[in-house]
Amino acid sequence: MPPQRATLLQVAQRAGVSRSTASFVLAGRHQDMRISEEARQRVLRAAQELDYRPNLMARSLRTKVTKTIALVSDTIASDPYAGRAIHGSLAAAIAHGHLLFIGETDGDPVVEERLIADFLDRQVDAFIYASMFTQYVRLPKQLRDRPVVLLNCLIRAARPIHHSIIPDELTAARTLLEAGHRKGIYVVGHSGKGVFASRERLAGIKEELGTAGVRLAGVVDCNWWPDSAYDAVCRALADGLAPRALICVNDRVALGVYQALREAGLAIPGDVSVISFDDSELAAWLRPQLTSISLPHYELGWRAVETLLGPSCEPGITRLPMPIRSRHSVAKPAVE
Amino acid sequence: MPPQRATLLQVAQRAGVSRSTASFVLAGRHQDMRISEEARQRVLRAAQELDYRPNLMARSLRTKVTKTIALVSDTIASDPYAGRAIHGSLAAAIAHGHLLFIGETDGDPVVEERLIADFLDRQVDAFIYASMFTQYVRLPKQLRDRPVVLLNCLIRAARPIHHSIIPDELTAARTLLEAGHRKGIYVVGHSGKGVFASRERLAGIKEELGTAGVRLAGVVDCNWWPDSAYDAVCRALADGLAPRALICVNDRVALGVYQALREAGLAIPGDVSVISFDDSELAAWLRPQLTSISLPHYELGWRAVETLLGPSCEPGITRLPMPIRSRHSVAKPAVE
DNA sequence: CTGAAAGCGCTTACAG
DNA sequence: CTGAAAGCGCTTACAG
Repeated sequence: MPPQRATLLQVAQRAGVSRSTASFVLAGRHQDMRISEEARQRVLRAAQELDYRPNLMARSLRTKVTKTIALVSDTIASDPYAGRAIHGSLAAAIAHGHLLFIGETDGDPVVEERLIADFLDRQVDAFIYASMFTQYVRLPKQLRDRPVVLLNCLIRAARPIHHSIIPDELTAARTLLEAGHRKGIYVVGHSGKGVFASRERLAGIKEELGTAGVRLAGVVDCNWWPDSAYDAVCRALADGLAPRALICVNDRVALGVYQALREAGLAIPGDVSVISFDDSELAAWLRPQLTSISLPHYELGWRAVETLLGPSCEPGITRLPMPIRSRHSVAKPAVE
Repeated sequence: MPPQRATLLQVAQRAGVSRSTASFVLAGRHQDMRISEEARQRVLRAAQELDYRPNLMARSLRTKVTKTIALVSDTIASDPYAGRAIHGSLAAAIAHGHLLFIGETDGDPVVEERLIADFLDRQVDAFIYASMFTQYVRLPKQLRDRPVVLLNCLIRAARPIHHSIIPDELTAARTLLEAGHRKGIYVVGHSGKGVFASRERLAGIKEELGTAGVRLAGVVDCNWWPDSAYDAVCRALADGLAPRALICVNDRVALGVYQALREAGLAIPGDVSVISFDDSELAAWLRPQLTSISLPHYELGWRAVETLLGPSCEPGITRLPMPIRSRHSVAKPAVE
C-alpha cells in the first residue's frame, strides 16, 4: 500500500499550532497574518519532516479552483503531427502549475457533450477547444460563459467573444513573393466548402498576394491525394495552363503535382516553383526536395493554454507564423 | 458566468427528504436502504428538474477514489505515431468512467518526480508508465506500491511485480519464415546496448527463428538512419555478404538498404527480401513498396488502461501482435 | 423506512 | 499574534 500522506492537522500538531496558523504559513501568508517567526519555523520544519503535501482535492473543494484544465479535441491525439499540440499544451499547463485533462470526441457531438460534462463534474477551471484542421466551429453550449481558448479553430461571430490561436496562412504566398514571383501563381487543392482549412488557406494566400498587388492566377481543383492532384494538373496543363508557381495544399498533393509536371516536361523549380504544406517526411524524399510549410502545432498548443491561463485573456485572434522548411523546389522565376 | 450547479442538498430539499436519502437513491442503493418508491421518485424527479450532477471532487474527498488515472511518459505525445497510445488510453479510460491526466517527462528524472508528485497531490488512483521505445526502465520510487501498468516498457526483476504491455516482436521473423526463408537472414540495425528496442527486437527475431530451427545469419551494424544503413550494407556486400533476407529495424534504415542493394545489382525481392518496422509513409513511397511492421500503439494504450482498471491486474507481460502491412518487398527465396 | 451527524482535508472570515 | 469554527459537497455508519 502507498505511504500515508500527512495531513495539515498533523503538521499543525507537530508544530504545536492550530490548523489555521499552519495553513497560513504554508500559504506564505505569514506577513499579513503576522505569524511569529518562531511559529513559522516550527511549521515549516514539521511540514518538512512529515513530507507534507497538501491534498489538492480538499483545497479545491474549498477554494473552487482546481488548477486543472481540459483540452477537448476532435481527433488531435491520433494525428501524426497534431499530437505536438498536446505536448505544447502540456508544457504550458505545467509551467502554470496546472494539470491537463485530454479528451477526444472523434467529431461526435454526443460524445463531446458527455465528455465536457465529465470534465465539468471534475470541476475543471477552463477549456481548450481544439480542432485537427483549421476550421470554423460551433462552441458547445456547455462551454458558453466559461473560460475557453480555441486552438486551431474559429467561431463565426459579429464581434469575437473568445480567443483563437490559429496558424498564419500567409507564409506560402509571402515566400513566393519574396522569390520574385508575381504572375502565374496557382493553388492546387480542393476549394470546396467542406474543407475549411483549405478555405482559410486560400483566403490567406489571396490576401497576402493582394497586399502586394498580385492576383492569384487560379485554383486547380482536386482533393488532398496524389492521384487526384496528378489528374487535375495533367488536365489543366493539357488545357493550356502555364503556371510559374504552384501552391499545393499538402505534400501528398505536391507528389501528384511533381509527377504531372515531370511528364509535361516542366522542370522544378526551373520552369515551375512548387511550394507545399505539412513538411511531412515525404517532402525530403521527393526530388528536388520540396519546400514545405508546417503547422506550428507545438506552439499553437503552448500559446493556447498560455493565453487561457495568462493575465488577460481578451477575445481576438492570434496568428502564429508557420515554419517554412526551405528546400529546393522554389526559385526565382525566369525572366519572360 | 457559468450556470450555478445544483447541490445534493438542494435536490433533497426539493424532494422533501434528507441528504442521506437523496444520496442513496442517486447512488442506486435504494434497495439495500429500502427507500420508499415514492420518495425515490421524488428524488429522481428533483434531480432531473435541477439538472443535478454530483460534484466529483467532493465525492472523491469523501470516498478516497477519484476515478482519474495518470499517464506519465517520456515523450509519447511528441512522436508522430506514438500519440495513438494516448488515444487508445483515453478511449479505455472513458469506457471505464475514468478521466486521464497526461504528463511528459522528456526523460528527465527531476521533471518526472515533480510530475508524479503533482499527480499524487491530485489523488489520482493509478498510473500508466509509458515509454516511447520498447525498453527496460526503472520504476520511480513514488510509484512503488501503487497500481501501475507499464506501457511499452519492462522492469527487470526476478519475479515480475507489475504488468507490462509490449509489442510482440516475433512478427518479422515469422513473416519471413512463412515466406519460406531459412537461411541468409540478417538484421540491419544497431545492436548496441543503448537502444533497448533493438535489443528486444533482435531477441524476438532470434527466438522466433530459433523455434523454427533457423539461425540468424548475422547482424549488420548501423544506426537508425538511411546513410548509416547504406554505408554499412555496401561495406558488408563488398566483404562478400550474400543475404537472402534483410530485416531492417525501421523504414529509414530500409531506405538505405534499398539503395545499397540496388547499386549492388541485387533485386528486391527477387534476390533479397526486405522487411522493416514502423510502417511509416515512406514504406509506401519506396519501390518496390516496402512490407513493414508497425507498433500497435493504439492497442497498447487501450490494453494498458484496460488491464489497469480491469478486474484483476496480475503481474506479468502481455505481448500484443504487431500489425504487418504486406507490400511487395518480400518473396519466396529462389531455390538454390 | 428515514434523518441527524460525523468526517474527508483543506481555507478563511471572525473573534480575541 | 493565534485559535475555534464554519463550510466547500459529498458519503456512510448509526440510531431510531
